[in-house]
Amino acid sequence: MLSKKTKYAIKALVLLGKNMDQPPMQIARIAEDERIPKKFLEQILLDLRNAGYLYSKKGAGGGYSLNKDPKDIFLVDILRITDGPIAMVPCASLKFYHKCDECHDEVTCGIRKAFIEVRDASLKVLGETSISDIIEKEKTAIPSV
Amino acid sequence: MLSKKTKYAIKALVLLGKNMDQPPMQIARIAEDERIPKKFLEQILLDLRNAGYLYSKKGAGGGYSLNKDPKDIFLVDILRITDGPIAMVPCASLKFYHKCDECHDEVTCGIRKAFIEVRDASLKVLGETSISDIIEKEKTAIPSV
DNA sequence: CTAAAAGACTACTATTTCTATGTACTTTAT
DNA sequence: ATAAAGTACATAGAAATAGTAGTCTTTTAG
Repeated sequence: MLSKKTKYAIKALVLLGKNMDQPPMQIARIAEDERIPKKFLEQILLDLRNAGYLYSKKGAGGGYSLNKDPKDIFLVDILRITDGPIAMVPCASLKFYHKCDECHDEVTCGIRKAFIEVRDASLKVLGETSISDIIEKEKTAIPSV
Repeated sequence: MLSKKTKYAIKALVLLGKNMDQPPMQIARIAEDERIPKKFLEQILLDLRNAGYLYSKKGAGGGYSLNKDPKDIFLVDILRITDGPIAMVPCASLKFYHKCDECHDEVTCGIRKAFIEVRDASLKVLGETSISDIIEKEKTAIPSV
């Protein structure tokens, strides 16, 4: 399961992505619109800003806006900032690799091999889906046959 | 990330799968072989037994053994017993569905749609990989080119 | 030049989940 | 009868998650 932090991060990015042309949006506004605790959101936006995905402006009339094209912000990037590894076992992680404590022999470990396949499957979708794609998906409701 | 519980569960199942022909194996033995805290493993094996995947026998000469063909025990089954949902958001879960608190409209939610795709990708691998497959994978080490 | 708006930063607290352990009980083989 | 093993339930400790509070800094408007 995603942490709430990550879910909130995605929500904020999607909202900002829909407002690309507008002036920066305030934390308070984002928090209200997306029903996210304001002070918690504050931290999250900071992380995204420090990672280069958001631009922020202080003072009156300030706020947050996207610092990249929503087509260039992928789910995998966000998840790695806010949740860390994509893989389900540390030894199968690309960016957050570390050995499993109890492992006898990582090289032959069948569990590891299986979860590398799982990782690659998730990674494919997460790495191909951008904020822009998510915005597009919102436009088409699930068809009621 | 998988919980340790799930990782231990898979390890135990793989070990028991390798010993299909032998008499039941004791918790203490499994714990030692796989470096799993014994009392913790006890609970885990119980869960797997109650879910029908293991057979247990009390008393002297007792222990645990697989109750199914290792070809018929899939990772997805184990994960659902010990970790619960496969999906990364509750609203995208098949077996553990529930609405996201903060969600405005689930039907159009683009985040949900994206994570349904992620779920399906993971599910494909997890649903196709059996304990038997994992045992097979152990036999072939990663080739050293 | 001051006040207000807004984000930045640091620290703390609360809650939940995960991991593990302890104690007592039941079943079974010898 | 006794010892070997699993069963059941309760609890504790640790770690991660979620959220809050307070103070500082920057910027704009008047």
